[in-house]
Amino acid sequence: MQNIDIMRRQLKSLGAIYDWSREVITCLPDYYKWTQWFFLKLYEKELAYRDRAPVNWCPQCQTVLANEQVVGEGICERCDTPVGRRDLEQWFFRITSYADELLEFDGVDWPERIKIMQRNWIGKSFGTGISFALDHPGIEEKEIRVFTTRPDTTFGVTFMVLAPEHPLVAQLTSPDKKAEVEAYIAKSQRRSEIERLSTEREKDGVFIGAYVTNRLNGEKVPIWVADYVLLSYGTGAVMGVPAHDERDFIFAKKYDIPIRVVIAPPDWQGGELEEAYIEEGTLVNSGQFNGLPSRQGIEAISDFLEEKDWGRRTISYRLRDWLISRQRYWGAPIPMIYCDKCGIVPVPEADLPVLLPEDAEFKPTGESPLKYHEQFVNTTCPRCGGPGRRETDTMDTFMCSSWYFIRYTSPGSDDAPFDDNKNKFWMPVDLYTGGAEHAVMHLFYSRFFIKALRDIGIVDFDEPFTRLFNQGIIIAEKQKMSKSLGNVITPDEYVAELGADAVRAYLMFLAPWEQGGEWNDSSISGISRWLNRIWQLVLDEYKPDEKAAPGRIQTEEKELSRFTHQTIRRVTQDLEKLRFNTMLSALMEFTNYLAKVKETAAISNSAWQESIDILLRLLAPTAPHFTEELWERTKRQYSIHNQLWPQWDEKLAQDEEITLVVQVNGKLRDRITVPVSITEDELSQILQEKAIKANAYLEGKKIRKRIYVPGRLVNFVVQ
RNA sequence: GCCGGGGUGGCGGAAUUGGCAGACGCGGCGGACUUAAAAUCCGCUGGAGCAAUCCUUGUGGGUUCGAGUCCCACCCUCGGCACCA
Repeated sequence: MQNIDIMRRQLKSLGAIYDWSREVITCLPDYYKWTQWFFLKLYEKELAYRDRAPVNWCPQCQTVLANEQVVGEGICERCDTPVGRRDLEQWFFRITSYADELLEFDGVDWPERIKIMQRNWIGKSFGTGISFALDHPGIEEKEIRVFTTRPDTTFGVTFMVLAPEHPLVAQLTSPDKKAEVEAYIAKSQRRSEIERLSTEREKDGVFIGAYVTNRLNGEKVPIWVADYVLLSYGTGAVMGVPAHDERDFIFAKKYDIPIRVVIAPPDWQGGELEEAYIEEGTLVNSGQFNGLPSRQGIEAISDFLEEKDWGRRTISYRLRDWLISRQRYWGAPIPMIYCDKCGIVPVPEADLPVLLPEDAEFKPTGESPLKYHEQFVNTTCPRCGGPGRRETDTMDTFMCSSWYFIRYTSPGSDDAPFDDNKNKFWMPVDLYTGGAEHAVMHLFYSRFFIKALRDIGIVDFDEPFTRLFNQGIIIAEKQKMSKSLGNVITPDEYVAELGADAVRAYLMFLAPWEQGGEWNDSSISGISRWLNRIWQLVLDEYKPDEKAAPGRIQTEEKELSRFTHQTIRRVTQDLEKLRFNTMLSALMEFTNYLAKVKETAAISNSAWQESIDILLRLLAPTAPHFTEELWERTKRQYSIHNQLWPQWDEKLAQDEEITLVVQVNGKLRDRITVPVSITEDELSQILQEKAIKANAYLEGKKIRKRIYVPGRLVNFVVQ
């Protein structure tokens, strides 16, 4: 709660405008009660289930992690510790049921790269499941299924590989190979995640002394076990086609397994391959399919397999279900009770929230601290009234963050997670700014969560965040700011020294908002200077030059009006696109212009006041305190933040004269000032008279072509 | 390896999508004010050259009257994924 106080204070000190009456604290029972309630809803809908599976284990955090929370080469997203594997029974959400819908981004305006990251994460691939016949005494299983995206290479299968964890390995291993196979499995289990994930590592494996039959050609092929095959993808078994798969090729070379070409490269003479040929080609050595291009081969062989019932077209996803159990203390307890008689029983809604006890003991046991909290664990079964044990794991905190934005619509609601009408009024979120690092975590889970709630009938929209914008990160001393590096720049000291508005404006100015940038002390002083200049500009009295001729005044005012309207246009458009850096450049240019205007003083006082008025209003979102102060000191009506945003008039913003570039053979030779509305005929006249420099280049040359781009340039092509 | 973003002055970065490259700001240089310094203000500031002029957007080709922008090849860099069958 202390860190919340600090954050709150910093946000306020920066002048961030939030409706604090809507503040939501996800770790308090009035909130997590509803997180638990959602869990029950998902459970009812069979979107939450319990299963035993090999899961990611962080030894530092002493908890399991979802796949999305293991980053880089097997590193815990939270504490940077290498992650291991454990076989545990855990709670999962069926996010895979939504894989196809999550691939669609209809009606949302999101950065392309985030969409791509999510699509890659889901990893949809089309292929064929193929059954290889198994005839092994004493084993009921009569087939081993594999998944392949290249069924056209099936005649090239010369071995089969099972993942070390594959359930059939133990049963199929022949007695004489038993010791060797077990040793191999033990060795691969000892391998760290990093080692196992490394693509550089040499592929190794062991023949288990058993065979399957490739039904397409009736050949018996040996079964191997190798840890380059993953149990978690496809079926945990892979057909080895060394001629047309890089990994299989290396593996076959190492163990002298035959390599049979079945996809002929374009100019292939029948010789041995130097490396796996994974491109398209023509089918050879493939029985009745010989001569087909591989693309057609895929379809023909798949059709044939389906006809014979030896296989089926299949779609495979890389995405795994979302593991939400955590052995952490924080996080909402999973509202489930285990009863010896009734099994797994959900906590009745009326009994929510299941409170997190505040006196749990922390022991580095690798199990939830709640497990040793007798009062918490022991309860009665809601179904039979007998003794029951509570689930002691807590929920992934990403679950809390999957719906907090809905809670903002009605933070006090205590008979429902939110007020339905308010939800309908506010949701979905119009613009969501957040870091790209959440691409396949928070931003992904929230999409799933909303879709699930929609199907349960709790919300009526499909996507949580209509527009997404990723802000960049600010780096200091060439490194990302982090507490462990001790290079965190807190806004506090700068706010104290230069003011919140200077800090805000600096952060907006230093680089495109989505890019972030490097904090630089000397650059911020430029912003500070600029604000000081505005201060003088606004508060030092404007004294119109009484000797100025009326014609002069008219011209100057017209110029000023044009510049003003152009500025309003630039600032407004940049603001909509969240291009704050160029928005501020526009305001700086406007300030510089106004400084010159003030110097010459050839405009009326009312025109001057009007310009100041617009400058302040355009600057108000950037520098809210500063502009309010100037607004008040110049006796304007409180508050600047209640004023209308300035509107621009296209006609007034229109330039009357432009600089036209004169090129000869594409090289800049002259510039002339011409009226905007100039016609090509008029231009020819003017070119003769005015483009003196350019004409020197045209002297004695034959003009082959003249290219005129209205409003931009004329280019003479000579000789 | 695959996917995506990017490479522009001493620095952060602009450039209406093929049309004046370097807006705006920082830094630097020169000047004014000051006994002096700071602050402030004014001027200059991509490179070479006394100059006319020439060169210049990672490198090399190409398309075009014209390329930072489009196409091809390559190099570097940042982010994501990575034995996904």
